[in-house]
Amino acid sequence: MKNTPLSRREREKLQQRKEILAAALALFSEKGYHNVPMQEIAEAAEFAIGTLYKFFQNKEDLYKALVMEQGDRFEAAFAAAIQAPGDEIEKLRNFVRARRDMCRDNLPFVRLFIAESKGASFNLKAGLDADLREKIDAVMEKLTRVFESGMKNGRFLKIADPYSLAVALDSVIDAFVLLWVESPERHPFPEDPDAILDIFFKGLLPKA
Amino acid sequence: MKNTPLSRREREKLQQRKEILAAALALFSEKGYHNVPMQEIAEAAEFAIGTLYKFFQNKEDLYKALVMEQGDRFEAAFAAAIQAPGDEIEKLRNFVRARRDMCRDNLPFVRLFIAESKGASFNLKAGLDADLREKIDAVMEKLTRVFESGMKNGRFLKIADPYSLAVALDSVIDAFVLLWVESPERHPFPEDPDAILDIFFKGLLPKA
DNA sequence: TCAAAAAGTGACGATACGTTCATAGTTTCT
DNA sequence: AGAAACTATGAACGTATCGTCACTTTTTGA
Repeated sequence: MKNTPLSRREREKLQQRKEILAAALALFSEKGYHNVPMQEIAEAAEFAIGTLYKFFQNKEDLYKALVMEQGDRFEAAFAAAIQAPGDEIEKLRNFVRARRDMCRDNLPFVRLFIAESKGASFNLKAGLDADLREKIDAVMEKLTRVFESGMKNGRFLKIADPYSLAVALDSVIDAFVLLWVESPERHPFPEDPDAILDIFFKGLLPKA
Repeated sequence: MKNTPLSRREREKLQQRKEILAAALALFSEKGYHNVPMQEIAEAAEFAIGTLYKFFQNKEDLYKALVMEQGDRFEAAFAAAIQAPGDEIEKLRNFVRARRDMCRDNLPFVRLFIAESKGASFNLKAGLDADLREKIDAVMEKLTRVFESGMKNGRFLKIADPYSLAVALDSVIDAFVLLWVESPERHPFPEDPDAILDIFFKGLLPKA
């Protein structure tokens, strides 16, 4: 954890690394891991193949670095949203907004992320999966606690256990993101977070 | 649509085809499309490679046949559940139950199906994706109509538009299925459909 | 300025996999 | 029984792509 003892060269290399990852992200998100040869990434990043192997041990390593680093950004953004000051309802709103904003600004990665976090876990070796899961679980954990404390202080009714609610909310947001990714005009992501949250806040059945 | 003018040989071939697809399903669901060579499928099905190519034009064709035929079964089961007699609430319960049952009895395919229907659309050529989407959309359409009619006849409150509710319910069930697939002991799929439906039926917020 | 070190290059070797097809085996029919 | 028709086989071929490494170019620092 040193502050900034970075030589010019070191900064340059970091920048190059970033550019490789950016090129790779664009390609992977468009065609999928298996349909992008290293050659193509090299060309897109304007490097020779050999150079990529100076930065990453192999193709999988490159992919993993890409997913993990973007995953970190997403986890951080979501965690910050949940932990921002406000009551439980506001925290949930912040979370929905954070999801919307991150998705808006990182569409290419969102496609990869969804593909990666959902079922297709055999796409790649086990390592990635486990590490990524950890990040997702960390966010889920925080969400669970929001529901929990909301129930404790009477702001929420105990209609289901907090973890189930967290999973449910997360999956519903995912679904809306997916709709939006597939056709932004037909299914715009709602501006007002309550458009989604009301599904959970308000009951479908008239009270007995 | 002839009845049963099937020669013995024809029945045999159909059976062989089924066995190839079964072997392929087991392998694909475990390792993913790209990590299963035709050779391996052939061995598992106890045929020579060349024989597989008598049944399917190529690997992708085999995979597509597999996914589509299983997809048909799932679509039929879900459609039947939704359209079984009963009020809207019962229809939703039937749908949740159908999902649970199909998943219980077809775990290997469920993994594939989730991977395929969610983001990883670049796993394969466009054709599959579109055809599978159609089936999913058909079910979604039916679900939407359940919410719609429930709102019309006052059984449901209009807390969100019917399509959004259909998408939301579907994604929540998906999420629970995923949890269950990953660790059946830690996250058993709830026996009582209302354990899931209550998230939608009951409101999280105390009525104002 | 120049030599040593670092960085960048891309043709090439190795491997893995999809698909073909000439051949061998089996069934059917006369 | 024997020939014709049909079916199954798997070695071999072509292609694609990963990752290496001997070499060239650039940078560094004395």
